[in-house]
Amino acid sequence: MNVTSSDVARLAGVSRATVSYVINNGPRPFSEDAKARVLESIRQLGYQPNAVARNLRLQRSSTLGLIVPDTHNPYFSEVGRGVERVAFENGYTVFLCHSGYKLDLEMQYVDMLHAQRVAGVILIPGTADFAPYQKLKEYGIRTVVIDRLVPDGIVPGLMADNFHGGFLATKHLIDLGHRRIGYIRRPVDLSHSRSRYEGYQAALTEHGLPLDDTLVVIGGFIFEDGYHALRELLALPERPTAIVAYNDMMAIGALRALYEMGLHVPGDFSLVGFDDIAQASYTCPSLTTIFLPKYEMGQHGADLLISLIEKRDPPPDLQILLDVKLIIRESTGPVPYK
Amino acid sequence: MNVTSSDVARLAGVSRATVSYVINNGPRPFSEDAKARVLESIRQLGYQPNAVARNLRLQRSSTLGLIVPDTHNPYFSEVGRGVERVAFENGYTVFLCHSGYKLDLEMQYVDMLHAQRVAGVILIPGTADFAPYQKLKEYGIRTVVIDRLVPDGIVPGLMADNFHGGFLATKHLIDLGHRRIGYIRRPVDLSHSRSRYEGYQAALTEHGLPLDDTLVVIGGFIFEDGYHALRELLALPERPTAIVAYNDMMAIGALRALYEMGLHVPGDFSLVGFDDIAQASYTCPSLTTIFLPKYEMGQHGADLLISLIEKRDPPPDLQILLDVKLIIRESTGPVPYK
DNA sequence: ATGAAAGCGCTAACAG
DNA sequence: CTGTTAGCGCTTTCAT
Repeated sequence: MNVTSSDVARLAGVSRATVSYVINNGPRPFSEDAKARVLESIRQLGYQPNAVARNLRLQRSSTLGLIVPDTHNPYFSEVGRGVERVAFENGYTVFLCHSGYKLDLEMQYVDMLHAQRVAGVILIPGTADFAPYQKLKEYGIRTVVIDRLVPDGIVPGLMADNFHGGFLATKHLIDLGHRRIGYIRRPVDLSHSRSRYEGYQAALTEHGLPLDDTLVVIGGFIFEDGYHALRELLALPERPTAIVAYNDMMAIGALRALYEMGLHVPGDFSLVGFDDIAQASYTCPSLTTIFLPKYEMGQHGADLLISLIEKRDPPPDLQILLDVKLIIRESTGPVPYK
Repeated sequence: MNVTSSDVARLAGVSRATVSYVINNGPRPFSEDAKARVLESIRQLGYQPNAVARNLRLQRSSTLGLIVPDTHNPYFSEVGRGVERVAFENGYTVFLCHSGYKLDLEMQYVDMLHAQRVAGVILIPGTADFAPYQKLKEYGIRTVVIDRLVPDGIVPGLMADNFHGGFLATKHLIDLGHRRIGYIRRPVDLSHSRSRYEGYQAALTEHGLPLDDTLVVIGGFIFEDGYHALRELLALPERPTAIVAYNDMMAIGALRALYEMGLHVPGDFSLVGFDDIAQASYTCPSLTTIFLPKYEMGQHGADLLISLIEKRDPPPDLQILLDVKLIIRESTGPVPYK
């Protein structure tokens, strides 16, 4: 059941060294004859090299760590899917870690991944604290951070062009004729959400519209948060006629508030949300979304990390931006999801 | 940067053996004095035991493998989240693997996990082939299968009570007064989808309704599949007035077909779908769903696997069923997701 | 109560 | 072209 390279060597009538060289196709030459006998023995015994022993010996490992806040949000599972895909294609296995937006869990997972001596880590921070990157750096673990701007290029980063997304969303609403456009923010602003907000502000300014703080309200993450946030906005003496929401879950929640006020979408009101729920634009066509390339970000992040690992260069001070897209479903015609 | 137990031993003025005994709190006794010096040295050096070396020496590992078809479907990420949570609480790290519903990838991942000498595997098969379980068994890897009935108890299994779900869904529609109730199936039936379908049949029979094959149509997995399937059903000379769909994505897609025919939900037509998309019942309130306890299944599965690993009993011939719930959103009032 | 040493399975330097 | 051997970092038996 637990067959080792010694078993293979014995059966093939060669030394364990030769087995190793055949398996790894070098770095030492070996005869065709030896190769054939080794391969045959491997087949017969169903031998599979022990990656644990291999990693110990090589002082490097073929595993990566992925730390995400919470895959209950499809955004993070999409990124993870992209990461795992590319990792697999390059012979790496990935450890999945859920930090639950909690700093202490992030730190615990960093320790755990260090204990496993992973070759690298992809981190989507759930807090604004830099301690996790610092610790990873101290441990000497190559790291790529997704979706957060990291100060001083401590580690390379990769994110969607959230500023452009905020700009596109707002410009879309302005082009529809809206002049009072609200914004529902995230409770604690991280760099990605700040960029979205700054894009919103930039679009308003560029079109000569005032920045009105009363139209900006702090929401949360989920449906109910959007509902309450929009109720707040609709209670204003001078209501907005449109909003941009930090994410689509809140935008969907906001629809319920509109319904209760007898307002119709589109017509009376318009909404744009950033695409956390991958399928939101399908299940909820009255919502316009800013599509974020989640899967691609995961792929790209893993790509970058693996190249950092394999060429031993020092991590470059990179901040890569990926394109976003505005997706309008309204135009395909309403669907009676009442 | 890479500090070992020798470094700790040297600094503490003890042997590596003592360091090990202190860290693991046994199995050999040690003096309070030695303990204090070791702990202090560990702190000073920032030492963290190398899990790779430990696993090699112990001939067992603290890692689990999780093989799922595709976390693009939130169903699987929810299960994974439950698995990882419980694993973490028990000191295990989990390797995430996406088989993409492909047998050859499942087999490759089984090999990869074996190479990593994982302590156990949680498998959600994406195909009807038993080869992956067989291989896991040959490798002597403890396995728990989720969502598939395994013949002859090759490995213990865990699933939602899909039969009951199919029954509940259908009974709900019958209670609403529907008499011609269609069903949209999955292309390749696995045990879980067969159970759903059998539950549907059982409910019809129990209420004295005929089983009409013309009302049963093969769909797919995603929105568009549901759309086309329902169009097919609506083209029948004697249309159904309600359907049960294998999953909620297809049910949501079906709504578009209804809209095109000018049919209203509820009233003209009713739908029930099994809950793949966790948030579907919120984003699409006109849909009634059968809630599947995905997160709990993951937790339960990991629990079971870890207990199999830790007490070395032979895997029992278990088939655990978890409760499902019928969730009706219509009653909370319509939301204008038109 | 503790230190020395063997060995988990692998790779690679050394010596033919 | 190939066999022998040391050693990766850890746990645990053996000896004291």
